[in-house]
Amino acid sequence: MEEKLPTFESVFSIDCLIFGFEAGELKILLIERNDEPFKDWFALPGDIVKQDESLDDAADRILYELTGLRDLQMKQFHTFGEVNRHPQGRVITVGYYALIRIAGQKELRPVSQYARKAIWHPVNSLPKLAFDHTEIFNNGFGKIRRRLNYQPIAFDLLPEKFTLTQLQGLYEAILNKKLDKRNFRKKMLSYGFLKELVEKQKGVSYRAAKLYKFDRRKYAKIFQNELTAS
Amino acid sequence: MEEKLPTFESVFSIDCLIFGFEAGELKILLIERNDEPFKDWFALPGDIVKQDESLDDAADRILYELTGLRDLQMKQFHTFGEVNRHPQGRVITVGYYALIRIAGQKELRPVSQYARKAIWHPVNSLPKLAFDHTEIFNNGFGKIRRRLNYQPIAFDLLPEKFTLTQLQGLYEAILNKKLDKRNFRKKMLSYGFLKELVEKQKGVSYRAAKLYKFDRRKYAKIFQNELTAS
DNA sequence: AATATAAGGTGTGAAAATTACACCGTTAAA
DNA sequence: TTTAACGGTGTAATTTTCACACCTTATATT
Repeated sequence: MEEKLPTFESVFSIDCLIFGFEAGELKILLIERNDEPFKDWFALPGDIVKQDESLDDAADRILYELTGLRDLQMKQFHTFGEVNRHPQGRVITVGYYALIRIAGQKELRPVSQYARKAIWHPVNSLPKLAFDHTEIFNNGFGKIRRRLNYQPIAFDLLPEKFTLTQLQGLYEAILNKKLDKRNFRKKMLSYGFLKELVEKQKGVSYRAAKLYKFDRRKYAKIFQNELTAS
Repeated sequence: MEEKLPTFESVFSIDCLIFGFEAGELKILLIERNDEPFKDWFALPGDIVKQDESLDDAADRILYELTGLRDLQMKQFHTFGEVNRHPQGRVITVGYYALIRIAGQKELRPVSQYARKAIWHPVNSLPKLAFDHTEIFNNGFGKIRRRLNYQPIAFDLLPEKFTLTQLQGLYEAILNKKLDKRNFRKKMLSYGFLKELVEKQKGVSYRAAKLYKFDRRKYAKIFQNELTAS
């Protein structure tokens, strides 16, 4: 690879971990690079932060450009600033993540010129990624795992109405371990932020399960009480 | 203030929360600014990241320049990138924190030209800070509080040998609430990473307390087991 | 109609962790 | 000797966590 690439002095970028849950598996959105460096490699979707946009705005814009989704909360998790993490110059990148519902989503857009296509890839068998993106992934995924134990982040990955078995499957996919069915259900219901619906699951060839919704209001109330109590 | 200040396009900086514990109070290191903007205001110590240093290296350098301390671990906690957070241009700043022992420390150095002096200020009565530094402080302090519950970060603030009462006082200072003496001691000792010394406290006008050390080895062992068990 | 398949849904007892709570002992200074 | 100040200790009630197995329901198949 002997072409001469342009270099740059000091650039800010954002790289995104966009998680989805599909077919019982936790997946992440990767793009296949069209340009050097790392042409044809998989990489995390990312972009440069513009002069007139905040980090959070840039993260929202990038997610929108890649998936057509708006108004999701992208959350920052870490900033990566090794001197040689990018071969063309000094690029400091802020890692953001989002958890989204794959189902009911429009087709993934054809992405910007530097990416050939975007795919959902299971997190358990990621290929080598461009740059230091594997490290970025490990860092962010680790934080999400830990956060799962005290924040209701799983619900962003599920359809609005879901069964307890689906919820448990998602926890198992994120934590990568089996959970006990009875204890899981007992605990989840004890929080008091799940709303049982009259409606049941449809289209399954076995006994239909009850559907539940995550009740953000109740959650906020409980959470506020916890804060003021401490 | 009608002077014309220079402007810049895109700069990376680091701002530091340097915590210390003195006289039963949790304190933070502030500098008093010597230059515009925010001349005479208190601010967090910080500096620009150089082209050829990583974020972590920059954080270590800044701490060293300010305090003369080396080899402490500065930890990143959040990156702040609002467009107008700095009046002179686009400055994105990475927040780092460190917990250090005030006692036994050399005098605080006279700091770089932009700072008149550095002081230890109790966290419970902070003045208004320059830029968005109050927000940076709140963000970082909140993270440290939460981290205290599952990481042995408090020991960095204490002298190497300390009494359980001192340790409890520190927890109370960080969490800003009273703890039960018997339960606190029972729990701390149950972790198994405190080493009881033969030596006792000296120079107090009441019964001398036993001294303890934090045993990093034992902690590492316990922590590793927890990781592999999950 | 009977049967097979696949998941839904439920309770209890043991163990561990958390919480609330009060008094005597020791040291040095007055 | 007395006082002031902190050191140091145990128990019982409650809550949380964990391990564990079977019957029920709905659909598809024969």
